[in-house]
Amino acid sequence: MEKLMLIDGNSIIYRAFFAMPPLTNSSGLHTNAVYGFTNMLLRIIQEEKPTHILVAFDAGKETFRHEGYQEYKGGREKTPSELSEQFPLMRELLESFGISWFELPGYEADDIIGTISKQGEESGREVLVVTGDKDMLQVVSDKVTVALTRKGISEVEPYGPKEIEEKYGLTPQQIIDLKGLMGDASDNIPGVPGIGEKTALKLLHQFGSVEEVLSRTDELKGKMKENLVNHAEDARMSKRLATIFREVPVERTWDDMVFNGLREETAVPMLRKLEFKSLLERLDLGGDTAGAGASAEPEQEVNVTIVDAGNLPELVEALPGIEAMHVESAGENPHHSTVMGMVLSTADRQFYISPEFLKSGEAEPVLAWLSDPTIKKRGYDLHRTDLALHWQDIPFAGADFDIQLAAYLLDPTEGDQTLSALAAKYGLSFLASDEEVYGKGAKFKVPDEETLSRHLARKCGAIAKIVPIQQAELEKNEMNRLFYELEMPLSRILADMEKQGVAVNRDALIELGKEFEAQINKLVSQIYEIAGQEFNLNSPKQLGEILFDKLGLPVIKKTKTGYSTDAEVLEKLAPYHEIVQYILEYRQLAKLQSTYVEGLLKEINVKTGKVHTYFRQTVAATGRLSSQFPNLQNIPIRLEEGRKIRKVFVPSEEGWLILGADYSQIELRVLAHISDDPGLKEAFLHDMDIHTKTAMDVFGVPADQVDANMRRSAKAVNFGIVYGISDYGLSQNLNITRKEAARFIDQYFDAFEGVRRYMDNIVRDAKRDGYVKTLLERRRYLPEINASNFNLRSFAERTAMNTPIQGTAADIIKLAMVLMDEALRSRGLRSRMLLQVHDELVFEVPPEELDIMTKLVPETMEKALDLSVPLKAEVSSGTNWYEAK
DNA sequence: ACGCTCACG
DNA sequence: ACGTACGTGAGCGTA
Repeated sequence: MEKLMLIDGNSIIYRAFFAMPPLTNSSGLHTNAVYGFTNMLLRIIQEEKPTHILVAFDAGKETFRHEGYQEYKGGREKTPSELSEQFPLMRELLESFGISWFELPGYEADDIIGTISKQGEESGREVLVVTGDKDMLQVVSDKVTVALTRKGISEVEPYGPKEIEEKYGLTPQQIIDLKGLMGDASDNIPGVPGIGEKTALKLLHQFGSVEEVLSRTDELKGKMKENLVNHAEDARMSKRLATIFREVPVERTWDDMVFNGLREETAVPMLRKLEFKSLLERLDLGGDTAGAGASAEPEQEVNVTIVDAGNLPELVEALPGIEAMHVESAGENPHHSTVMGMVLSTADRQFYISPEFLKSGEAEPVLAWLSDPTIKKRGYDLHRTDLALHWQDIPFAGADFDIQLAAYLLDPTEGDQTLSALAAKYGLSFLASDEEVYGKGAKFKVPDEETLSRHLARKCGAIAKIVPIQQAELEKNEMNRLFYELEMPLSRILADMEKQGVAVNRDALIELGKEFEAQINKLVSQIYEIAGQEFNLNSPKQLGEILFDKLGLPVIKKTKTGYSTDAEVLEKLAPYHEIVQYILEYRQLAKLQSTYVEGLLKEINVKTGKVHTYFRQTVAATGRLSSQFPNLQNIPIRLEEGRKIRKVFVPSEEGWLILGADYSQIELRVLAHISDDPGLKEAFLHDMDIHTKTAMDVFGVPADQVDANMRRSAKAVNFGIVYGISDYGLSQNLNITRKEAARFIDQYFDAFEGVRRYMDNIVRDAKRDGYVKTLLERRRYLPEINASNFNLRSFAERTAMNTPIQGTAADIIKLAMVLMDEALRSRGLRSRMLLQVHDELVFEVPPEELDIMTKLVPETMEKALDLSVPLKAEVSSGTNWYEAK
């Protein structure tokens, strides 16, 4: 027997919040309401053993009820931030449990539950509604039971028609009439003055309904009659407001709500994150106590054909109708990944193509389909797909919609971007996680072809379902241009850059390593000598013991685990003891040796002799790229010893050159534009030295009186402004007192009023909207912007100030990359774009193209986006990356 | 797996 | 009073 449990999420989480004592995890996150909710959820699952579950939430402030009555729910206390910050957590937790949830703007949780319970009973299923709200009793029937919470949320009391009759002497439908007469203070529903529960019940027992009472007021007398006559309209409206709407356009199917027991793989990490230790123990996860009744395999409908030479014609015939594709590849580094299989999905069936078949020579039609740029492909992480196929010599083109990339734009801070998390987020039927199917780490194992093909078919089906949902969301957020004209095209460009790779002079790198090694050895012996013993210099713990316990140096700073020995501390200790300087030099060289010499050597591809980084397009919250395997965005430059590393990055063809071009002060130029500050704009319109100009305005002196120290301070203030300034942060950076830093900041804002206004406005807007945006409509949500915890809130405020600046700069260089790619193609140039380092692009160019590229690259970068101040890019070239400075 | 340290913009 | 500058990734030691 199927049994559906519908939970009023808002009602339960509110009651849990007020019933539970305050509770936070170690990172200060409030968790008491989530804890209370989870506790009751698990208990009721255990008791009731539902086969289907859905949790409904209210969405947004305005509902259809406000259209007729603006005061609906008026006068309510604002939800405390300690509670509102728990809503996203609750949804995340439900997803991790494999429990479906739903909300829809304009409707309340009540209405969603009313609708689904009606559908449930109409199809003959048993329905249990869990809520703290008595109104819900109106949906009770033979098939629908309402469990009302008692004593906070620790107990529930089930109500069927019989219980309602016993307690009130009413039918479920009459509950609406009851509220029509007595009203509801908490929802600001007026009812009729002077009529409370007792009187209302008496009237209903006599007349049966609000309408009947109102039409027969002549049978009544006294004050009560007067009130009913005068407030007849209030009574009718109250009844309307109290009536649960049971025709909500709910986008959840019966299959979406299937509950197959707690999904331990995701539930356990989530419970750990929340630090719900007692729940973890009580559940005895590993046993089946939490799984309640259902333990059947979650089987989403798939109709998968394993493609072979025999049935290939079926696939060929289906190719025009392919809605989604998925290439499964194993391994973190997409340049060294193994293709496990591929699935193509039409509306009603899937085709699984094994790697063997794909490479067999018989798969020609599939290869033609994959490489045809005019055939639009929809998939998940098509960037990775492109690379995985490339290294199998299979060309790929025509990426049109990448759901991972879309998910990133819709919420760049969402940590779990796995396909199963996305499917859960969109409430699709259960999709097993890769970890469940393959295991992880050493236990990773490719399952049999039947299991694998079905898993991939489900993935592919999920992709096809997610695409239209995301299309609507992108449209709603005005992100179409950002997605289709910037990020999707960029994804292909990045893949091209990565495939191209950067040539590394291996011998020169080894040579450099030998130099470093000699210096390191010398330093190590000197340090051991001075310390009077040998120890592991790489261990902060052992180093701390030597410095502070043995040598008795003063402790400047502590970490969670002991003494801090970072460079900042060591700088301060240097005057006390000669060993410190050696340690600083050792640290510097050891870093170069392990990360850049040894690390880079390991990454040189044996086939190409190059390093092929992987630019991640969906991780940085601000819209920047990141670079991995190896990270080529943090190659040393600030200190000469490290900068030498750049000499080993060379052109891949004889006689070619490396050309680099970087934006000058792009973030401050963006700030000048978005703040519309006259002083800042003027500085850039005249292409002044921005730090000197800042010093002039902050210190109120002419240019010739700005000394090096003033300029240094001004530079630090400019950095601080971009980061979302705080006096503490600036004081740390400049090594001055907080008071002095605060004075600098005041003076800065006095000089640049427009910037002050921007900072105030952006924080205000973020508090109102819950997110901030870049010029190209890239969003970042800031759930903690209204937190009552000072630290969390302050951090969110600085992020609100910084993200539009850093993010717009990221938008701009991405635009420049798309334009540059097009310019190289249209002009038939052989030069190649190799790297992006946030404000810099690196190319390799044949000598005969040096002149044109020296003009073309900065011109293209400067025209990427039209701001109220000019963009400026500076270009240089040389025989290697070091020389291109 | 996590913290510390440090490389970059 | 609160105690952090914004955004990343890699290597190492320790648990």
